[in-house]
Amino acid sequence: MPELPFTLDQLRILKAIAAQGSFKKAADLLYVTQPAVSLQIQNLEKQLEITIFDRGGRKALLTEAGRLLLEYCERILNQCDEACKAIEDLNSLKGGTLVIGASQTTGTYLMPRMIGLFRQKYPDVSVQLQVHSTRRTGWSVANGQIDLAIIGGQLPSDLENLLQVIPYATDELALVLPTRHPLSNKKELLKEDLYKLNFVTLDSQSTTRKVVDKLLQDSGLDNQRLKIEMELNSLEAIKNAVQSGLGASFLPVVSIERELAAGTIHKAFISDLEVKRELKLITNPSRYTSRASEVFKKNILPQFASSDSPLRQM
Amino acid sequence: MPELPFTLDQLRILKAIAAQGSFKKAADLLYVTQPAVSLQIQNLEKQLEITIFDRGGRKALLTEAGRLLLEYCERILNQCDEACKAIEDLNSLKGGTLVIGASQTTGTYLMPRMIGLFRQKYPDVSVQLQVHSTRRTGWSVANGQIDLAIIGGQLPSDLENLLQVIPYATDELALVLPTRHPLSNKKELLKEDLYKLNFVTLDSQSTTRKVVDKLLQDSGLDNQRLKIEMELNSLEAIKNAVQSGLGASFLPVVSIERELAAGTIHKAFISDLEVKRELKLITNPSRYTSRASEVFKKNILPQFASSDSPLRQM
DNA sequence: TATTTCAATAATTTAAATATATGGAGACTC
DNA sequence: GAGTCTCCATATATTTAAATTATTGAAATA
Repeated sequence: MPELPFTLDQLRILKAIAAQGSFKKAADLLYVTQPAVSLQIQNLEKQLEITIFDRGGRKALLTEAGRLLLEYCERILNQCDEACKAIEDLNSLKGGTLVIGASQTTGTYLMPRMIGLFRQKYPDVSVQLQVHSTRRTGWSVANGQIDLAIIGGQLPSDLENLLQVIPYATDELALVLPTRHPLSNKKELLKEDLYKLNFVTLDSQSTTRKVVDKLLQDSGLDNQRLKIEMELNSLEAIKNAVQSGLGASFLPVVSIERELAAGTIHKAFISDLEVKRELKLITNPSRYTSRASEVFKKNILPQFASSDSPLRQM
Repeated sequence: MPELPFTLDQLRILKAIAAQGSFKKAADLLYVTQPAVSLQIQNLEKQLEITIFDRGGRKALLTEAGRLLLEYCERILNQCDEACKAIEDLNSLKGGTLVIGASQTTGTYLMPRMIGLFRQKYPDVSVQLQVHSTRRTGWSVANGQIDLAIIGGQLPSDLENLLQVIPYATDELALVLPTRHPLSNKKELLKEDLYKLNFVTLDSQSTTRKVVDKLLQDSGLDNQRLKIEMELNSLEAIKNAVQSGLGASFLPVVSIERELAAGTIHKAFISDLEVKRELKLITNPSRYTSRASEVFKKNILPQFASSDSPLRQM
């Protein structure tokens, strides 16, 4: 790796002299003394083995080599200025990219609204949303590919204590039925009633599916006795299946707001069962936090967080 | 004028770390100690108010701001390298421009050959030939627009002692006649014979014309008695006029070599008159001398100089 | 000729960058 | 899981570089 034969300060001085036509004026412009200017130019000339200025005449004139160097000098200094501007923009959130991770559910129904709000406030920061499994999202946060993420499942334990996990909101997984289903008339169901239903579920790899299975099991139900009509890998597909009368399902309430309002799907109430999961914000405390990420966490997330989330207090 | 928030050394270090993925390896690469690298990056981060590297993981990873800065960093360092190369080329005569001044005569008949020789040796140095009057050429040398020049006339006295004037060669101004002219049969002419001729001359502003007039006058001739058939402003035009039998003229021998060889023009010999002028090299000793100019003066000019020129001894 | 201006030089001070030495945190080994 | 290794941060000391003040010399101005 070659030594650098000049410094930016020298180039700055060169430019100033060329512009002012005088060592002294350049010195005044740069708020240094004249000898400092003289010495720096002498060093520059020594190191490059060229003569840069013609000191003979009334004003300091550039030699051919000097003109050549000045050309590069201006380009280099311009690049430097540009770099500074770009960095400033990044600091003032006028640039940069925020990478957010999310699960299927939050990524589809929650994040778009949050991102919309963020982009409204900081239109110059581009936002990238990566929808992946809980596990993969966790790893991406761990190695810095994702700035922050909201997950609804359980992280592998090794990641759990590597990352900062903040409770963010409670996501109710509602039992939904076709509107014409016999049980949709009953005001309250009991968990025993679940055995009477045909279920349309997410595939067994899905985090949401695992969460639901675990919650049902924990509440004393026998998952083996639950009838699974079909497994689909998309919430939208399940919603359509339920609306078409193909079966029941546990779905995040955030995903069925529109359908409930339109009355095309029925949300049942089970008096002796609550299927809820914690949505959690995960970040990597041992990694650099971008300004955009900070702002998102401090200003945007709390507006969507449940009242008991620590995010509200921050 | 804004302060520069970083130095080239810092950028060099940044680049090295990014490439090596490690502070230590970067330090080794740059032949400095590891703390030096750490401190410089810390300074850089402080001054730009950003975090550049994520030191958490196994290897030092760039943050978003770091990546942004690196982009500019590489561009800036590339420009620096380019600048160095350009300067080196200039130093080793692989670039640059040599500006040569000349009068009509030398510019037309002498310089092309010299420049040809120079370009053969240094094909990467471009040469610019400026043909102007002696006076204008002198001023251009004085203020540095021309590196060196060869003139055949007399400089204004103020320029004379400002510039370095080196006798270069003697240029004979030969009396030329149409081949069918009655006097072209005589072996020798006397200056009295000039009164019998019709002359085709350069215009009276021309340096060569002035020189000839002065020499004739100094030799005792009465210029008023010389018949001037026409005045033209180009040597080539005069040559054609003479060849066409329109009259006689004094022309530099270098300009009629071809015609003499072809026998299309006659050079007369005047036994009691020598019309010769000194060609002089002029340079500006108080100005920067480019390497190209040096080489031209030391290596090219002597090959064309007369044996008694100081250039031969240099 | 005297005066002013500009750049170079010398000597000193100040500041900055580097090196040496050391400590702590995480990763790899056995 | 204790020991070792590696890597980066920090503290102090040293060296190096750059700036300042003061002075000189040269050229331009009056």
